[in-house]
Amino acid sequence: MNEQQRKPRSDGLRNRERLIEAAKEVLGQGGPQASLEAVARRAGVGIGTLYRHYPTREALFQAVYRHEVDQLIKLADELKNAADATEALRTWLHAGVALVATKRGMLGALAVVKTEASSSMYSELSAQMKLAVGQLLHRASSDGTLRTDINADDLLQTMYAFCYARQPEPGWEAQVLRLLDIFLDGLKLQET
Amino acid sequence: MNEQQRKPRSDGLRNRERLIEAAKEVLGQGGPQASLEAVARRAGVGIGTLYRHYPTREALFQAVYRHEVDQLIKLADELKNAADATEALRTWLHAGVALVATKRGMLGALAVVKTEASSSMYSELSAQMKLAVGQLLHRASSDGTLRTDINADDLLQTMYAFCYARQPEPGWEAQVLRLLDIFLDGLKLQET
DNA sequence: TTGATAAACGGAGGGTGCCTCCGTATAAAG
DNA sequence: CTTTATACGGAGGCACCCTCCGTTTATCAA
Repeated sequence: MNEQQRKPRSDGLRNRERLIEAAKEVLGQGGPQASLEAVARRAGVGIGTLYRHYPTREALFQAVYRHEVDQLIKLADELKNAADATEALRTWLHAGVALVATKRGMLGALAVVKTEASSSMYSELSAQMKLAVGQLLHRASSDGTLRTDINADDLLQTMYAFCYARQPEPGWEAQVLRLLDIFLDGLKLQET
Repeated sequence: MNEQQRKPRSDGLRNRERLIEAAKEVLGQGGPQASLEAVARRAGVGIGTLYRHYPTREALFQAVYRHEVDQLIKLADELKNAADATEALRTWLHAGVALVATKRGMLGALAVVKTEASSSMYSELSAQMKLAVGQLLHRASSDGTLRTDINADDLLQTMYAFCYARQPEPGWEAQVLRLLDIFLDGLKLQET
């Protein structure tokens, strides 16, 4: 039963990557009903290739979302040892807003379909996000530059709240970043 | 400048009606992205006719919604002189739930697009709903069978809350009616 | 009644997207 | 350099979107 497997083909892997990248852009802009053929075109692959790798729209959404969260986890890891812990936190949150910008398009679709597969994935990824921001927050508050009466959940909630409070207008992203910065300033302890 | 107008053609009026009726069914089932050609087919008219009367998907949605609310207003008027005021209120609220069932599919679309045209219509129709239920409520509470510490807004809010709390599952409508009935029972004053 | 004509009808047509299927190309293994 | 498991791409069939325009028909005036 131990069938020996070939190594996955390099072109296959490459195209998976390209599709995720293209989907992030196209779906981020055009919303959940954007054309999958446009995604394939942007990735420079045939439509058949897209469907082979991601048989359903939903599968593609999930892959994109998971990929984005992975990036954020990685980013948190890189920032773990940054000189300025508060600044690191700010950087990470800004990246988080960008994630929401991508996810924004997909959320509707996920909410409508609401497979138990998708919702379990959603909560799993949420937990990972919380851990990631928790690391950064802990360092920033334990070195005495940040208030200690706020936790990872509070921070993520705040970020989401800002994002969803002002979504429709174009330019909302910059606004949200501004508000988030102000909030972070409020978290800083004054060293008199 | 006082151009004399012909009377609107009877077939035109008839088809408008039919389209609304068909749209209510098709969109109520298939959600906001349902096929407009299916609507035209169901109404037994050509696709061109649909587009002439309702040039955009949004226009059709609005017309359906407005039509539904008009029905509710009319219903409230009919029930105004019913023997049992509380029962009349119950009947009306049940009809209201049916409206939400129709609207459900469209709400998403309206929320996404959010023209100021659509949102102003939305608030206008909300106000009308409030007036309608207000009539019925007033009569039921002033004849001493219902508590007086509840207003029209409370009642509509409650209805919406029940509807949106349990939407996705099939059979939700019956559940909501049951909960609503219980709530109404709670409003009744005991005549000891 | 009977034209005249404004109004409404319907569906063909051109464009796009969905998804499947399968002949062709190619990376990995021997 | 073969062999062969994998992956590729796009044609094809279907549905939908929306527009355009030749045809039909309801209204009105004579």
